[in-house]
Amino acid sequence: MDNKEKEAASGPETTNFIEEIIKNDLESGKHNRVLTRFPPEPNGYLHIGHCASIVLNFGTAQKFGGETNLRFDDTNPVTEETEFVDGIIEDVQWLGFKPARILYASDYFDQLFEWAKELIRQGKAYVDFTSSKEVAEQKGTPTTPGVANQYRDTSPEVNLAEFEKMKNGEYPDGHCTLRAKIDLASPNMHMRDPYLYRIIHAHHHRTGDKWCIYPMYDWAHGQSDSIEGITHSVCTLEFIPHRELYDWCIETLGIYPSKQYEFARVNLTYTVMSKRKLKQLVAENYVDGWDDPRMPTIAGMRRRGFTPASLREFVKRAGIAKREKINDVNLLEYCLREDLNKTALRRIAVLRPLKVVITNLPEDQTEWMETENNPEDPTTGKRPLAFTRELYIEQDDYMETPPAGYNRLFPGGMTRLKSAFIIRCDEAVKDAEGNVTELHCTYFPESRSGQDNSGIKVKGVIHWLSAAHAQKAEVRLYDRLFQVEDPGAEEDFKTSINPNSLEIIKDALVEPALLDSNEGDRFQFMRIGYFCKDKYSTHENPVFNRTVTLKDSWKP
RNA sequence: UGGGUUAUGGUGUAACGGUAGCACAGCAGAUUUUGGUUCUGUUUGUCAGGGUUCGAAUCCUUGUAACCCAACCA
Repeated sequence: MDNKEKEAASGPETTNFIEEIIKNDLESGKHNRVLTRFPPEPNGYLHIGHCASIVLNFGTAQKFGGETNLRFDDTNPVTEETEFVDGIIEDVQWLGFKPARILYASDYFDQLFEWAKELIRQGKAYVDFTSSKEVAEQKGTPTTPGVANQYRDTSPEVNLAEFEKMKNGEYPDGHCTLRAKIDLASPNMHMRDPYLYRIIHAHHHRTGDKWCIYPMYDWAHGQSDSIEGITHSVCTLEFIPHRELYDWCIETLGIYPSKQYEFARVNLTYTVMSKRKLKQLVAENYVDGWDDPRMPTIAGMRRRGFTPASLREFVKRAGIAKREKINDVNLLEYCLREDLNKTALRRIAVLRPLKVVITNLPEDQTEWMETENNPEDPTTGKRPLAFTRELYIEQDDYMETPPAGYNRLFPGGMTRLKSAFIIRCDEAVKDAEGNVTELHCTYFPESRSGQDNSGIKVKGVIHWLSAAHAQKAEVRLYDRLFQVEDPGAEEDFKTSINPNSLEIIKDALVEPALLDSNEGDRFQFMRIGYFCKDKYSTHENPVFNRTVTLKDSWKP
């Protein structure tokens, strides 16, 4: 099979510099296996940016026959919670990936503590009682070297004893820290005697009250990778300056040399991705929680109606590289529609109903029609539709004075009702204010869908519902949460929030088949968009979230 | 103004000294009982200057711009 056939079979073959590195490592014999890890901190929910990291780590390992650990970077007990651990595990699985192991950095606290003592014995770490403010000053600036303080030359024996006291809870929070003794003049600020341990008397979600000292990221991450035998440790660009320290810890300890590689995080237009900002949106009630359908969180997108496949495809197409970027949300929506078009069952909903009376159809007559559940997938079969004297159509599908090219109903105009008959609009009934309240139309019995011998040609096709059969439903129309492409770049991102990001339609009408659906079920409402049944649905009041509109190329 | 990283159409991403390609978006058309889908066609690009070379997005050089680093966060 040549390249072209391969592409036709499984989509475009994506490759990136990380895969390139792995491929070379395998070919050169540097590694004979691939083990990656996805290392979230359990202090918030995962978002589409994490999705890129998940797909990169799990997908790439899979591609090379390797595996991936899910490891929680839980070294800061004051911000981390089990609620987030559970949410993250659920999100990873929902995306379609299975961790080889579920691990925690806190699993390694004992080992990390031993290694810290090892460092002290080597004279490469010391307990520092200087205040954080003073330490910051002593570190100097990027252009001026730092200066040592009196604790830098404390003997290993004393340091060992003090470190033990720290661990035993003899000092209050912030009283002292353990610092690596590296290079106060390094141009890399992270090498100027970085903090290794701090005192935090707080309950940890896994280790409880066992510890009152907790390792910093730099002391925990690389060693955790090493302990697990991670071959390729992939993280985002901002960790590039940490790499030197990552390597220093591993080399100094003489342990398995995991290697760190960095890629640019995925950003999306018209949304924010920083955990801090997302948290703020939730805390200040701009949205309905972490899983609000407008949030770029995995939970939010799931509730909105996104499919795991569409998210994976988006990340694949967005690509992996080393430059900062903002991906066009259009690409995400393209991937979504592509998947949903193939899989979502078609249903009829009328969001803003306009009554139509078929004047030449007797009240007691019901014509049964048949319509496809999904024209893209004939195996989904067909379903019946009742055609009766009183119908509802979309208000948008009638215009008193239509512009050129308008294909739908207008006085004297003819249109086909999808899967049913062609009708002609004879009269628009108006109320005292002049609003159109109902349409009187004539149907043409010979134009029955599938066996049309009426000879009438119409361009427009609209959706409709039998008034006697339609059911009430609530429909929530979501739009982008922000009005500018890069709200994160604004002085205050909240000023660019879209005030119309949610419109609730309480009295939409839907076909009866929709009442049997379950939470999370996805549908295409014909000619409108894709919708997903929301968690707030009850049998009496089903709620549907608009996932994304259909593309609409109609221009007057 | 110390160190690090990055510059390819509107957006994102390929091209590894040899025809600047792909996707999304845009535009135009065909098909269509969803103004959807599908299918055609098409506009737009190598950060700038100099150099090496038969040939440079790619190598050298000088600039420019953007981002990251001075948390007891990760």
